[in-house]
Amino acid sequence: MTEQVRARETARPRRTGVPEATVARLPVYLRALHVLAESGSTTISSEALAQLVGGGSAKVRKDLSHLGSYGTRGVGYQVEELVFHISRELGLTQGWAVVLVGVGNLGHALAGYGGFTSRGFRIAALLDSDPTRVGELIAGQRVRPVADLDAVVRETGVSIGVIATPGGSAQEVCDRLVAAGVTSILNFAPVVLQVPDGVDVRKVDLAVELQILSFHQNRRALSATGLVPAQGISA
Amino acid sequence: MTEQVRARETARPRRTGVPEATVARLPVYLRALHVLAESGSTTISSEALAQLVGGGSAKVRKDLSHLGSYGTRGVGYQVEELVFHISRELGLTQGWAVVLVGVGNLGHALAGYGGFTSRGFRIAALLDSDPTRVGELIAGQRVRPVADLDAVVRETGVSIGVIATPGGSAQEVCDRLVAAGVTSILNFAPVVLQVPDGVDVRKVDLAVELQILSFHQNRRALSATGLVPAQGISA
DNA sequence: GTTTGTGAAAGGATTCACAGCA
DNA sequence: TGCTGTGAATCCTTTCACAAAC
Repeated sequence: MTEQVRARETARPRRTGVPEATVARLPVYLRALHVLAESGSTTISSEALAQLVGGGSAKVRKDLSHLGSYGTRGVGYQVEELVFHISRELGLTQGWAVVLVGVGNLGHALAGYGGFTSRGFRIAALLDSDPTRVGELIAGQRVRPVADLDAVVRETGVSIGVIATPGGSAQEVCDRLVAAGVTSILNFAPVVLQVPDGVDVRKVDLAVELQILSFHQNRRALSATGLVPAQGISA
Repeated sequence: MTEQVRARETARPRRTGVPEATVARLPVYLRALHVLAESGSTTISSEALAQLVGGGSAKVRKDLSHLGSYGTRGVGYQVEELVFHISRELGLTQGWAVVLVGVGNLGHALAGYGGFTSRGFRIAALLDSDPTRVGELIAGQRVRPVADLDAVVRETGVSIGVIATPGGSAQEVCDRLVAAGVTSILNFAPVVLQVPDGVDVRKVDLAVELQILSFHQNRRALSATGLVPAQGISA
């Protein structure tokens, strides 16, 4: 193992860890860079990129510096080069297989969402517990019964599971995914999933975001009436 | 104005600002507390609540302390009381009117999502630019043309706009919302919106979360092969 | 002149640990 | 005894500011 690490380290100076806050922004940079590439731009400065994603240029530079030293002083960054390095850092070149459980409205939206496949994710299967939905054709995939979950995971080498079921069945689906060997789960159901150590869960809660917005809207309304001191707005 | 502040301040000791990280967790606490209330629990300790939402008890206590001192030492917190205080802090008692633009699959999912209405949001209107979708009945609401946007906002006192359109039309819809007077926007389209100062935008990007998951999955795969040092997993 | 890469400083958030109260 | 509320310490993130490189 030691020589493998050594070999990598001499090939390119690898940092041990990219900060979590940076990881969360890399996909945003990536999308902006894809747009730039399509529009024909070949280079971009940290200042211009910051403008596109909303933030400061110093933050952009520090973020990108965690991937390596891929900029040119006085010039900026090569768009294509950055796309490559960010994609690799995010593991998007791996072509992960994803299984999506629950094809209600949200599941439909996710299955048809170009952002998944265009970033190298391969939807290996769509599953649903509702027999009336099984067999339906969505985005070129036929919906299979959840009973197939185990088989699907083993057959297709799925590493990421997406849960878009109602809250009530999410934990059960999660348990089955974990039992089948899935170690990364993206959860859209409005529950906090309990998972064993070694399983990574991320949650997207549509209502949470609206409530955060409500907080700020409320603050603004209150400060307008003078009930609380005015606060800055993260516009 | 001064006496209003005074009156409020003596009624309950108001802190000037709740940290952003805390605000982001309040909706999560709120959901857990609603579940607890339904199951008949009347009190909950910070330790037990931490268990439910995933986190440490000290964090829970510090978060709740920003709302005021509503716990009882040796006992815990009153579930109903916490629900009330968190709801008020988040402005959920205001009954905000929300306008949803774009009723594709995602828009359908959002319109039918119970988490919105059950938290006090009122969907004032559904809008879509596609004439074939206008007139459709979704969750008891008839879809109206985007041309009505201005009228809808003015008539119904909308304060929050939700954008669930394709990326291409999101900025235009955003501009129209802002022009009509909307100051809070929840954006599901995969673009960074440009807004004037004083407008609050929050973004939910379905693909971003998947890419963050991919990063960790990739890290795990690499560390298994010894190419990079092992990293902890935020399970 | 322009723009990167990065130490240093500043600002937040989390965790620790315990005094204080029921 | 049990649990909250909170200063103090620690850790993480952002911002500043400037030397080095083009």
